[in-house]
Amino acid sequence: MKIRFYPLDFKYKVKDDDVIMYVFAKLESGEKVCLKLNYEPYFYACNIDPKLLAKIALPIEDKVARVTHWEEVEKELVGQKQKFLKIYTNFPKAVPPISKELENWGADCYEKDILFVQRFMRDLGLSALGLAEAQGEFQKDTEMRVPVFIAKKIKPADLSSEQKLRILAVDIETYAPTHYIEMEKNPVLMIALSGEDEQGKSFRTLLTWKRFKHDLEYIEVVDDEEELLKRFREVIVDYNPEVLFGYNSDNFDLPYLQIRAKKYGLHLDFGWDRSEIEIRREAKISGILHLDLYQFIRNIFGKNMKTESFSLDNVAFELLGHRKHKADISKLYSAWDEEQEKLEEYCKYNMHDAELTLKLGQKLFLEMLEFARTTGLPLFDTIRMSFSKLVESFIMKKAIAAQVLAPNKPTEYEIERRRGETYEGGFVYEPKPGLYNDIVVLDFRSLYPSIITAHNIGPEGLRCECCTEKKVPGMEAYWFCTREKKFIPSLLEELINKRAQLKKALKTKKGQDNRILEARSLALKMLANSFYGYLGFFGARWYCLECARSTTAYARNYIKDTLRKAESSGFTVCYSDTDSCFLLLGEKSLDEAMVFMKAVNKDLPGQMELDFQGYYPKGLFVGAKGTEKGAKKKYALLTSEGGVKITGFETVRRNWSKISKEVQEQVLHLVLEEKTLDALTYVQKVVKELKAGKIPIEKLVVKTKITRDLERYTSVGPHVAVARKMQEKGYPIYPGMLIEYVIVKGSGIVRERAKMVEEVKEGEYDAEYYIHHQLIPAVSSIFAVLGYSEENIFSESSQTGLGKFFG
DNA sequence: TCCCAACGGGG
DNA sequence: GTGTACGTTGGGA
Repeated sequence: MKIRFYPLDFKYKVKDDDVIMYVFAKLESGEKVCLKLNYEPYFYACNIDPKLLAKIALPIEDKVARVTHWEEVEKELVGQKQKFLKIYTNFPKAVPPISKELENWGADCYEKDILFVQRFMRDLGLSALGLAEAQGEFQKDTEMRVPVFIAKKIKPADLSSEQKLRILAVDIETYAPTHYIEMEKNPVLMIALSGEDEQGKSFRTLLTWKRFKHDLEYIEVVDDEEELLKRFREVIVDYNPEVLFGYNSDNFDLPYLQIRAKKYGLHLDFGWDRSEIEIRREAKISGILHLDLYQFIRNIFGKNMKTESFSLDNVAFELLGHRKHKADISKLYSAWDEEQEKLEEYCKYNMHDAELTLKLGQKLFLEMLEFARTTGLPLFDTIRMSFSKLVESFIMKKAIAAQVLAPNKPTEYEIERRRGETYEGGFVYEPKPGLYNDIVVLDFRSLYPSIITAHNIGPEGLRCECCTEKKVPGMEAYWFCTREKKFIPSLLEELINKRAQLKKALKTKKGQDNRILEARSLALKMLANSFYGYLGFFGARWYCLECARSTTAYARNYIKDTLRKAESSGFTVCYSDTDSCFLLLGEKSLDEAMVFMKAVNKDLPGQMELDFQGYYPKGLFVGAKGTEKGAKKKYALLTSEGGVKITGFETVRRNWSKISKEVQEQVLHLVLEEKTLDALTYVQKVVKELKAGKIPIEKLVVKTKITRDLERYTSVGPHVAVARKMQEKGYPIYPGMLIEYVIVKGSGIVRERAKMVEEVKEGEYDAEYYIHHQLIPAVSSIFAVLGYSEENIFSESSQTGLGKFFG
């Protein structure tokens, strides 16, 4: 019979002489199914006499690794077509020792370290939650929690629709008297579960093992930790989720639960095949797709975010607009022991974390899925990958159809060599410090990707014999084939074109639910933007430093060429960084700038394009500290709407007080609006208020992170001094905590005058400190551009006549 | 200055 | 599991 299904996850088992792939899936009807299919492991080799293969018998564990059969195939390796032996082995783990043995005999072996499940998916063309069909029969199997289908053949099916899934998020709270997490020692106190079924019905349960007064309908109390874990297992088995979300659950929640269960001899065996949670570097449950959102965000999606920390609080705030429930988690242990009336708050905290995790999972699910589909790997693996692996997986998926063999991973020695190789990056024009009028910013859209595709940059076409005349600018030894499109650049071109099509489709479908297309577009964009970095990444299989070098060399050439053209067309260049040109209009009009842009575009090859990025009536470029030179990557622009775009000014550093950020921003605003005198007056007003003690303490708070235990600090900064005082007063202090403090008046060095915020009386702060360490550094470079020195602005003996403000 | 270990997230 | 992240930071040598 034939079934149609959506694969969720995969694993394989070796039974006697069979290698069986398990596909955990959902049937079109919504029922669960586990498909079993035999699949053979293999790798490729050349420079070996096939007669030798039959003799191989290497003992591994309790088995003997053998070659079962082999065939001759033609494949392309870095542009060279060649014959290889495709060598099949009797089980997956036999591949590494056998290939090593062949290498000892002088053979070259390839694709000998491809994870078996990934190999299977790619070869069959399956994709995560993409409809597939199988021929075979259902089989009686009491070992499994779900029906088993013995498949003879599996292949992808055409039509695929969005599948509703039964999802669950988990979060635990534990007994933690110190900052150190000791899973063996301290019990789990609460487990919050928040889920949603296929019909959109929500599910909430919080399990705990202490009785206390509360009004929360979702709390279920058991007798002790052992009962808690038993009940947890029951709830999961009953609810039967397809996807389990967690936040750092690979390294915290699931290992914690597993370790505690082991202590009582309990088995958290909720896998479809009744297997337990497998804790390795990640936590895997057979059949239940465990997605640790922290992994996806840290590895992949975070590249697209502003937050500097990937704590649940920050991430939820940026993506969902909600923060965590406020509660001091470091006191949960004492509340548990002594103040049970406080436990209700901790239950709310726990449940809220689980709910945030569920919402994050729902918000990011399509993105995760699109990355998995583009790379052709299981969702479980995809979200835990770094970008280089993602790019590589995409290339390897495409390699199958192109009959391309993956080059080997670099050896340790080769990695060391590659790490030593450096090259020149983008061109940055050193700006002349000053305030400029009428700036037009043009930038190359996706500069590096478009250069790679336009010039066929890839390892296969490097120094090809047929087209030696077109050298990379400034790189006489580098040239790329112009005759035929090569593998790597053609993949990138495909990504870019697909995304362009998607964008077009999105435009015509405005107002509809386009979340899938948008997620796909994001995945394509992020992958395309990573190709250049991948080619220069030391760990890459398709590493090609010449390619990375050539890409930036072309980029420098194009940008300099554009700047030259701009100058000869009557514009003045005021700044440029990698892919952008800042041009002063002078006597010219905006229209003329557009004409110039179009003229440049006419000469650009392939997908390269210069875009209009914006027009700015004013722009400020400051000098680099302690030099005559202009600072690179540091400027402020005034938009036509009156807004200010700030780049590179350190307004967001947290060890700057609010007042210095505020003053810097305001000064930039005023200066850009040509109200320099107002800016001066404003600064002087703030100085006066500071001196008069009128600035609210809240704006003077400086925040610094504690990075280790307090006794381990050799140099005691103000934040450490304050943290020590706090500790003496009984505040819990642990690494990672942000210490907030204010510098107050008095004698002695700064750290002796650093105080906890709540202890600072109004007007007690040290105005001089804030003027010299916060205000001056924030604005001096700005005023310097306009010809005012620090003394001019701040000193009482100033000749500008403004000193009177400081009396 | 170099090298190695720890960290991130989680309680 | 056809396996061992990764880039940064800070202490100690």
